[in-house]
Amino acid sequence: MSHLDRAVSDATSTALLRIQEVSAETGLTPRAIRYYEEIGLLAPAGRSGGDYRLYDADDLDRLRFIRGLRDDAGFSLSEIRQLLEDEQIRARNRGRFRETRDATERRSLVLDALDRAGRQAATLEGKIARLEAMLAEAVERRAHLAGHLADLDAGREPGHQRSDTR
Amino acid sequence: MSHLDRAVSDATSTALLRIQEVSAETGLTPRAIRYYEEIGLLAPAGRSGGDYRLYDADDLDRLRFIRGLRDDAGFSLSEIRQLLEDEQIRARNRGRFRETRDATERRSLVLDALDRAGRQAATLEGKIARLEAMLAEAVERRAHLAGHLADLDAGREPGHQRSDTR
DNA sequence: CATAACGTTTACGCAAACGATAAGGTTCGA
DNA sequence: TCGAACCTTATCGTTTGCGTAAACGTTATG
Repeated sequence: MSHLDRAVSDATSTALLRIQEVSAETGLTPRAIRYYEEIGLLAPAGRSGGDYRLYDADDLDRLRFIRGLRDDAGFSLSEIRQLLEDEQIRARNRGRFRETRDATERRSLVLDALDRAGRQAATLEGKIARLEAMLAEAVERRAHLAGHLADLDAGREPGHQRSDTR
Repeated sequence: MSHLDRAVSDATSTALLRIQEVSAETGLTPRAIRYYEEIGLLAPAGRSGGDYRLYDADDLDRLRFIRGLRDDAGFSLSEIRQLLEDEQIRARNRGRFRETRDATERRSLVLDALDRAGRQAATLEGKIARLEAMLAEAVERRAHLAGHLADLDAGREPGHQRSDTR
């Protein structure tokens, strides 16, 4: 073994981070990160000799994904776990698919995947539809107000429009 | 005829409902409805002689709106309260606007409303963007799988496609 | 090698959003 | 007028999603 043995093990920069660095990187608190592990949302890539949690780039992606779902989409952690588990089941099924030659099993695996994808899409579409309705209202209101403002600045009287625009 | 029959009192359909009927109508439990009142999300239209809560059509709309935001959009109740309060502030400001002739005050009222609408729109757009990205993935997956299935049913071999599609 | 900075597990605490009784009053048809 | 079904307030319990110490090991640095 050479004196360079602590160099990067391969070209893909396997930089393992400790929990506080991960915290800074993802915007999640260490407590939250440990909690997510506790409820099975992720497992750190490894542990140090002193049992420190060590995270790799994939873990960071996963945590950022979780945070996005939580903050931006408003999913509960159990919903997020469902999504992540679905993802894993898909991965496993792909593996099983490649390992079998049986046409019937292959078909059922694909059908299962189709079902999952379909239901996920429906769920998301429902959420999106609701949000877009609200957005449309906000945008319309903004446009209406902008017109109003222009009227004011032009010294016009803004009471003559029959549009109530709620 | 049972005592459950609620005769319509007059032509303007002032049908006031009691909490359990509202529950059936909105899908919210009586406990949740009372809780929403407790934290200031709505006030029932009135009370009966025996202090029963009585709800009108507007209350139902409001409750359905709340449920939509909670379930579909994943908003917290405090966020929902913000949205509802914003709505009321807008209503009040419209009143103030009509009551004043002062151009400066009018301008500031419109600017305030514009600001609110803009920030609301931005919030919603962020959520929608995140959800649409996820939806796009699900849809793409579904299409890929459907093609796969067609291959299988046609007896073709589905290993020659170089598209990995994650 | 001392020590500060960081990590570990364990455990209790807390706000949000209700669910589940309890103890009692109201409505209304029979 | 009576009882079943409904309502009221009040209180306690539960789950989720972490915050916050306590008591103790690990790592990096002068």
